[in-house]
Formats: sequence, structure tokens, C-alpha cells
Amino acid sequence: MNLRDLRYVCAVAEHRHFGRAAEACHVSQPTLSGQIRKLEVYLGVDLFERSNRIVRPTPVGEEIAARARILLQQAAEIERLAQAGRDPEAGALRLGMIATVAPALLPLCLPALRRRFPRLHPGFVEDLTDILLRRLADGELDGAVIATDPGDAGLKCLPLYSEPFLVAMPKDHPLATAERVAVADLKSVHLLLLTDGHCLRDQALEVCAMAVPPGQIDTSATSLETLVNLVGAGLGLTLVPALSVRPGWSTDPGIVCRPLDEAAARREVRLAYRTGFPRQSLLQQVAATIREVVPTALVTPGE
Amino acid sequence: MNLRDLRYVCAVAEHRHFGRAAEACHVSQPTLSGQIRKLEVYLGVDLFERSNRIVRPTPVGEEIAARARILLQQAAEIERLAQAGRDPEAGALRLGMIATVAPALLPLCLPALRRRFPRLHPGFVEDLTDILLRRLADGELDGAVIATDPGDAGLKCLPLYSEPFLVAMPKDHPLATAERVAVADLKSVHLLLLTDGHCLRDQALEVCAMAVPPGQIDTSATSLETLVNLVGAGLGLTLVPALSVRPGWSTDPGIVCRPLDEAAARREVRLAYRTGFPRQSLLQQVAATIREVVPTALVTPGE
DNA sequence: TAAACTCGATAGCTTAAACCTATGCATGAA
DNA sequence: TTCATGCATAGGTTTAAGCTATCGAGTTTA
Repeated sequence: MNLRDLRYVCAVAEHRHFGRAAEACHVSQPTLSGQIRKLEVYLGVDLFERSNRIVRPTPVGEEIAARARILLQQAAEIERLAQAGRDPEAGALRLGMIATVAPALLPLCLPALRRRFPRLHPGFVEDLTDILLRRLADGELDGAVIATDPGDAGLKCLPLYSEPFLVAMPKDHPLATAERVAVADLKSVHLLLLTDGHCLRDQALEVCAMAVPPGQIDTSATSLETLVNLVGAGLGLTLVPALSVRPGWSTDPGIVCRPLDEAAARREVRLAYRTGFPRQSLLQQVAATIREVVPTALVTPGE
Repeated sequence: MNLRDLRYVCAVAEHRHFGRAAEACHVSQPTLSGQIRKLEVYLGVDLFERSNRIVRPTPVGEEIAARARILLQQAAEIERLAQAGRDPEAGALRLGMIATVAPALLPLCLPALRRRFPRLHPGFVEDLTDILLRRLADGELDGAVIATDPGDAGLKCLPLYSEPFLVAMPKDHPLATAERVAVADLKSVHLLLLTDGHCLRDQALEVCAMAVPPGQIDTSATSLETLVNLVGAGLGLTLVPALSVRPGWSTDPGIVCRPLDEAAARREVRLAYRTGFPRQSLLQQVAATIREVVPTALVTPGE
């Protein structure tokens, strides 16, 4: 049995005339007759009663035609669904972001994404890089904004922006007097870090060319916000990604941020996705949109 | 798009593996891959994400597979429906009967039909021959028990039984003394008839070789029962089909029935049906069943 | 009563497409 | 590096859906 066969049955049931039904189906009358006959043999029932002048559906034929009509409507529905799905800028797009990016980037890119892709329903998840990458690989996410090379096979990246680290310190800290901070000076200060798993923790340590300072585990924070408050309380210094710096910090917790003298003290923020993901062109446009809303100084040439 | 294609989509969505899905569909892997690819091109959407080691339905693919599953179930339902309809002894069978047959024949044949065709749901309509034949031709009835040649093109008949007419008269009527009544004697009696349209009226007149007796129109009855009561009241004589004779008549209205000396004074009761009717074999068995329950003396050799 | 007409069925052929086997190619594991 | 896995591609075969032409039963018209 076939969708075509069912179309033929419906046509004959409607027109009660093989010739006109064939015309409606855009096939010749013998073709339609043959297919109907074949279906009748296959089903083992007569669907139509062909007395000489008139064609009449049998009770079974009537019932089958009625159900076939419904079925064909649903088939058409599926095609319409596909048509809607053909628009890659429509539907849900599930994105992940690492915790040191999301609070700074979301307020910037969300309005832009809404404007640029009005039919898109973006969803956001904030988590550690490893967890985001696992969910991405599992198909739970369509993309993830991270700051490290995913390395993982089957994933690719689109560059978003290159973000320098700033040193955050209390207003009255000795290093705050200079315009820039020398990386070498950081070795002698008390560096506050995020908890394990945050890429920013590892990157901060790398910039300072330090291993985990023993005995500092108690000062690990779970968010940049907390970290900055700890700095304001005079517990130490920390590195803050440029995009996360807030003007309010200087007035409220009394924090100043100074750039480093090392140009390499930065992180590359990128959008990771599965190589097989079918809406890659959408992701490229999403990446472009994000680059547009990030301060131009940070944006890398892009793909 | 095709039912087969949808089956393939469901299989891949379920197994998440082209090879195993192909196996489940009893086709080779390239065949299945090709068909899926073709459907994707036709629909204009990727249904599956083939990253190297894993196959995953896209959101659209997932949705389409879910709907396809429902659709395929309904298609299977149609086939099951046909299978049930394949049994010609099941379902409704709409039969008509003329009014001078139904009251006598129904009580005889209904129990037998129920026993012989337990899955059949026979329905009965009692009306005049012409109306029954029109409804038969229109497809509102599947068969009609009548006592005349339908003549109408497109209809055929199965013989049921050959029914002699008896003369019904009051107990004390002069003709009641003889064992048989001579047809010639009927010319001089007052013959009571059914209203116009009943075949029995025409046949009674034919037996008596009479035209409509003028001035007798007021004595026309609409049922045999009434006619017999009129006879009992002494208003005249009438012809009664053998099967309609009731033993109670001799005690209650005081009627006797006598056979005629003319063997041709009878009617041929038959089952008419459309030549194109698909369940003719069922009708033949129904006719045979009716012949079995009619007193053997009346039954004709049959088809 | 014959001729024309209607309409579904049949015959014979053509073409499209579904299917097969064999092979390629990319990726991940030993 | 080699092997294994798994989907895609290539080329050829077969099924079946399609066509035109024609038949034949049953009506209608002349």
C-alpha cells in the first residue's frame, strides 16, 4: 500500500467516476483503474462496485476512503512541518556558556540576537566547560560559548572575540598607581581564584606562570562577582576578563582594574559546535552577530 | 513522499544506525541511505545528523519521525479494516421485502440467517416493489425479496420459492365445500384486493383473468391481515399466498383457504440484487438459507 | 434495430525509481 | 600505522507505474 494508492481511492470515492478521478490525479484512466484494481487485490476486498453506468464505493471502500483522507492530510502536515523546519533561523537553538562569559555577554548579545533572528528561540545554559562540551557532544546543546580549545574530536569552533585579562585590586593597592601592571609583579601578590573546573582559574594561573598556590584553597570562589567582592574586602588580587569589568566596581567595592603589560594575557572566546550539526550556517550568523555587539577592540578577524 | 520513506525514517530514528535500520527494513544499507537522502532533498530539511560515529535525528527529524509513526499505525489500521471487510459474511446486509412476503417469511428466515451467518447484521425494509427496486438501484439496499421480474437493467435475481395462491373465504361460503376451487368460479365472486402498487393485487387479477372491477376501489386494503379480516367479515373473497396462510384464521375470523385447480396460479418469489454487487456469493448463500426454511413443497430447484 | 456513445478493463510498451553488490572515504580504535 | 566501523557513492538489474491504443458491455440516439 502506498500514499499514492490512497490518493487514488479518495479521488474515485469523491468523483464516483474513474475518468474524472484520473484527471484529478493527473494520470490516465487505465493507470488509475489498474492501481485501484491492484490495491483491491492486495487488500483482498472490493473497494468500489462498478455497475455499468455508476461507480459506488462499497462499505469497506467508503470507510477506507474516509480514513485515507485523514491520513493524507497528516502526510501533508508532515510536509508542511518540513517546510517550516527548512528555515534554519526558526525554532529552538540551545546554547551553553561558561560562567565567566554568560553574565557579561548575555545582556549584550540577547537583544541583538532577538532583533537579527526574530523567529529563533534561543535557550541558554550556564555551566563549566567540561559539562557544556559533554552536553554538546550528547546533542543536548547546539552550541557552546567557551574559552578553551575543545580538542574533542567531532567539535569545531567559530572565533568570537579575544579578551584580555585585567588585574582587579583595591583602590589603594600599590600596583594601582601604575597605568599597567607587569606580569612579573603578580608573582608576589595573593591571587584569588575561582573553584576548580573554571577555565579562568587555569588561565589566570598560566598568565602568572604559577602552579596552584598551596594553602589558598579556602579563598576559591564560584563566581566572578564573589571574587571581586573578595578583592574589595582586601583578601587579595585577581584577574578579570575585560568584558566582565563593571564601572560600578570602582565606586561600590572600591576596585580598580589595570591592564597587563603582556599582550598574550588574554583568552580566546569561541563558539563550539558539532561537526555534523545541520544548522552551521545559522551558527556562523549567530557568531557574527555576537562579534558585532562586543566592543570592536576585542573582536578577532573572525572566520 | 511515501509510506516506505516514512518507515525508513522511523527505523533510522529508532535504531540511530543506518545499517541496523536497513536490516530492520529488510533492505540494504545503501538503499536506505539513498532513500533517506532523497527524502531529505525532497523535504528540503536534514532529518538526521550524521556525525561520524553517531546518527542523531535533528529536531525536525524527531518531530517528523513521531508523526510518521502515528501515520504508519493508521495505515496498518486501514489494512486491518480491509482484512475484516474481506469476510463477506460480516457487516451489514440491507435487504428489502415486499409487504406480502415479509410478515410470513421474516419469522422463518431470520433465526436461520442468524444461525448461519453469526457475523452478519441483516437489516430489513418493507415496501412496495417499485420503491424497493429504486432503493436497490440507488445502492441503499443490497438485495430485495420481490415476486415479479425486476426487468430493470443492472439487476439480477436468485429464485427463492414458488408460492401458490389459495382462495380465502368465509367458513360458510359455497365454494368452501369443495377440496379445490376452480379458477373459473372466481369470476363470479366479489374479489377483495390490496391497494395499487402491491404486486399481489395485479397477480390476483391476472389469475382471475379480470381487469380491475369497477366500483370496488373502496374495498382495497393495505395489508393481507386487513384483507383477511374483510373476508372474515363477509365482504368478499381474496387470494392469499400459501406462506401467508395462518392456522388461526379458521378459528378466529372463521376463514378457510382452498387451493386452486390451476397450477399456474402462483408467484415466483426471488431475491433481486445489483449485477455489480461485490458480495453476490453471500447473497447466494442467503438465498439457499431461505430456501431451506421454506416448506419443501414450495421450493424451486434453485439456481 | 442499428449506430454512436460512454466508461471501465485489457494489452503492450516505455520509463522511472527502488533495489542490489561492490567500493570509497572519513573517523576512531588497536 | 593498520584495522574496523559506518555512511556515501557508483553502476547495473528489476520491479512497477506510467502511457497510448483498443476492447467490450451497456446506453442512448437516430
